[in-house]
Amino acid sequence: MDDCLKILKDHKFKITPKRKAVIELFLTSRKCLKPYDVYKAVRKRLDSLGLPTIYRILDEFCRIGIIKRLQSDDGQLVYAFCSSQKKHSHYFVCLNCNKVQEVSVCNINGISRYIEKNLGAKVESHQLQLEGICSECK
Amino acid sequence: MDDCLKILKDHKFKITPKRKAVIELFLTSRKCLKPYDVYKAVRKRLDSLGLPTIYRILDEFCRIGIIKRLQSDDGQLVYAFCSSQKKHSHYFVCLNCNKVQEVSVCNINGISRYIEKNLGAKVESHQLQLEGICSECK
DNA sequence: TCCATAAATAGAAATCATTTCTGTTTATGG
DNA sequence: CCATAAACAGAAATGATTTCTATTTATGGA
Ligand SMILES: [Mn+2]
Ligand SMILES: [Mn+2]
Ligand SMILES: [Zn+2]
Ligand SMILES: [Zn+2]
Repeated sequence: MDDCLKILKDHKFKITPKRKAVIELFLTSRKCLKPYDVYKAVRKRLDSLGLPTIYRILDEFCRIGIIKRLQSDDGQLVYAFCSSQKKHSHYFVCLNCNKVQEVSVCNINGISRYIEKNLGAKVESHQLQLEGICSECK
Repeated sequence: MDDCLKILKDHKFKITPKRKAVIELFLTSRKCLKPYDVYKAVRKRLDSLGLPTIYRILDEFCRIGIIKRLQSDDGQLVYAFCSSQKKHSHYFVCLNCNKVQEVSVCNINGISRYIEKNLGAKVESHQLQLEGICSECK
């Protein structure tokens, strides 16, 4: 939590109850959440809350690297907590419970080299999302 | 083209001018396209065309593996031609011209093994999207 | 070749996620 | 404290996507 608040301060964002509640939610749930999921969960804890606020906060958090936007099958916005701000990211998403786990190893260099050699292109970033069933759901 | 028509037949879909035009477009452009892009392009060749038809065709083609849905930065639906129907896919998308090139090599097994060993999870599929600048745009 | 029939389609309308706008409230540095 | 810009709620607008319905069309079998 303190790490996240530091990121906010570093980017001159104010520490507000809404922002803290959103961080808290991502820290505790560790799942990928849609804006409305976040809205429903955060609204319980606060007296008033607007959905546009959630959209704005999620977008801000995404820009400063507190959360990360994931791929979703239905095209809706989906976010998950993200501990590192890299040009690349690997997530494992449980198809059953939606839990998201970050994967630190990266062996994409081989593929990148292949592309740069065979397609003559310059690879600047990549995103890998793996899906399956997590240990608890098995 | 014939390959695609065969896929349609195999799935008991009728061969219609709209469907052929959409296939034609993906085969010739080789780019990732949004539904409205497809609509604009196909409408030129045909006397009448509804946007819902495009959405439906894109969804159908996606289900039977003629095209593939990609990640898009703005959350809109984006599709690209797809020659193989695998549980996994690797695309290289040019950030400048939007051209999409399929990448055949796969070294994700290492990451999958890592996940299965360290997270105790079962990996069922993955999607890797690499972005950069293609040879022509460099 | 012709027909019956289910599939495909156009166009209008509805839906719904997301964004914009505006007036009010709030966090924070000084 | 206070001034001030940032953050916010709530209403409204937007725009992508989906649904609905009446009409057209592709196609397997006569
Ligand atoms: Mn990587
Ligand atoms: Mn692979
Ligand atoms: Zn799970
Ligand atoms: Zn290019």
